[in-house]
Amino acid sequence: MAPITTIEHLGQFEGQDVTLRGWLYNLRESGKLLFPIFRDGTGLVQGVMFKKAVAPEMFETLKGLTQESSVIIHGKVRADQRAPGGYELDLAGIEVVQKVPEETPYPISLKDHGVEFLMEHRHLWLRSPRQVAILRIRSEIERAMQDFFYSRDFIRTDPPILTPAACEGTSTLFPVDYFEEQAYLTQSGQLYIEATAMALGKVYSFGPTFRAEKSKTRRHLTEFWMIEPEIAYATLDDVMTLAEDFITFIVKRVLEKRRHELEVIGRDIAPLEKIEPPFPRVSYDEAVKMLDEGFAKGELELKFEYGNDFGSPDETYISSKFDRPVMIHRYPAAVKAFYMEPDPADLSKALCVDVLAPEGYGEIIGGSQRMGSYERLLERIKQHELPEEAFQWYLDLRKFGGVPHAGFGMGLERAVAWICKLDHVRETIPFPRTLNRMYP
RNA sequence: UCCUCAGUAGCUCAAUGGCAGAGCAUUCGGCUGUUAACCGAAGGGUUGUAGGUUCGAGUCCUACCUGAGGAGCCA
Repeated sequence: MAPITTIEHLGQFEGQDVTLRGWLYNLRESGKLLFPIFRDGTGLVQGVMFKKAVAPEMFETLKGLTQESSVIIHGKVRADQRAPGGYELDLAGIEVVQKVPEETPYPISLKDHGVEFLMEHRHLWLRSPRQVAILRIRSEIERAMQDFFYSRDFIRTDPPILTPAACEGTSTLFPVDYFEEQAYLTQSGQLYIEATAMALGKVYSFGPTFRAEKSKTRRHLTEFWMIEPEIAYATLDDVMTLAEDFITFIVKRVLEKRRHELEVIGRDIAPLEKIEPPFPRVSYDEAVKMLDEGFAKGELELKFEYGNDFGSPDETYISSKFDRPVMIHRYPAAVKAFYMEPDPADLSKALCVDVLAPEGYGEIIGGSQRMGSYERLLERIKQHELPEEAFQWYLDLRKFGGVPHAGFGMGLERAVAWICKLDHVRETIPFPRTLNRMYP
C-alpha cells in the first residue's frame, strides 16, 4: 500500500507511489486522456490517466466524476515543468468516497460569482483555493500573535463572554437573557484583563467580541476576534513600542511561513517587506495639521474640526502618507473611553494610541494607559452615567494596590484583511457575522 | 438611521418601450498534454413583490422586499 501523504509534501515522494485523500477540483479530458485536478486542503495537483494504462471501469469511473466528489487516489509522483506546483500524479487507481449527484451539481463553479451567492454558500466557498489560502494565513497570524506574547512571558487569561453590564453604553451590545437577568455579549475583554494583569503582571486575552453597531462596511463584522495584552507597571510609551514589535513580528512570520499562500491570493509582498520599526508616531495635534494641509491642497473634501475623532476618510488620508503603520497618540479625552489616563502635560488629552494600517485599512489597534486614580475614575463613571455598582470591582483595582498599567487591543480580522490585502473583512473568518447575515 | 447602486436560466451577465438571449454549469457526442481546455448538440425562464402608465413593460412611474458599500460609530 502506497504511503498516505498530502499535496504540499508531494515533492518528498518524487518517483514513488503515493495515496492522496481529497476532492475533485476540476476535470479536463482530451479523448483517451483525463486530467483531473485534486485538492486536499494543502494544495492542488493534477493527475493524468491514459485510457490504456488502467482498467476500463476505472477510466469510466473517473470520466463520469463530478466536481467536489470526494476521492482517494493512488499514483506515482512525477516532476513536470508544465505543472503549476511542479509535480503531477500518474494515476493508477481511484476510489470514490462520495460522488456529487449529477442532478445536484456543486453550485460553485470555477467561473465568477457574486458576493450574495458566495455568502449564501459560505460553507462550500471555504473550499476554494483563495479562501483556503486566507484561512491558512489567519491561522499563522493567530499562532504568531501567541508565540510573540509567550516569548515575552505573558500569560493568557480568558475574560468572560457573558457580561453583566455595558462598559461603554448599551447601544452597541447584544442583549442575552441570563435566566431572570439581562446580560450582554462582551464587546471587549479589557476591563477584566486589567484585573488579571494585577494578579499575573503581564497578560493577554484572545477571543471573540461582539458589537451590535449597524455598520455595513468592508471593515465591520458584528462578531470578531480581538487579542488584547495588558501590562502592570506599563505606560503609553511601553505599549506603543510593544504594538510596533508585535505587528512587525506577525508580518515577518507570515512572510516567512505563508509566502506561498500570499502568492495564491496575489498579495504584493513588497509593502509588507517594508514593515520595520520604528513606526511613525504622530500626535493628534500633528495629525490635525496634516488634515488641514490636505484640505488646503484639495486632497480632502471636508475641513476637519479640531477636537473631533477622526473619520474613515481622515484615517485613510493620514495613513496614505506613510509606508508602514502609523501610531496616532494623545487624542482629546472627550472623544475617547472613560477609563483612559489623562496626559499630565495636557489634561484635555488622553494617553492613548490608535495604530492605522497602511494601504487604507484604517485602525487595527487601539490602546491606552489606564486611569490610575480611584477618585478620578469614579468621577468619569458618573460623568458617563454608567451604573456605578457594576463597576465597583473595577474601582477596587485602584483601591487595592493600584499601579500604572496599559494595554491595547488588535482586531484580528482587520489585521488579516490588511496583510492579505482583501477587499472585505468577511473573507478573513470562516463564518462571518454581519448586519444582514447570520447564515450559514 | 441616512445616502448611493443593484435584483433577468443553477451561476455570471446581455436585451432602443416591440419574438427573453449568450457564456459557464448539467446531459449526450468528438478529441492522446489539457491549464477557468476546446469543438458540436440538448434540456433549462412567474425578468424580486404588488400596483400603475401604455395598443404593448425586463425596460417608464410609485410603494415595498432583498442585497451591496459609503457615512455615522467602531477593531
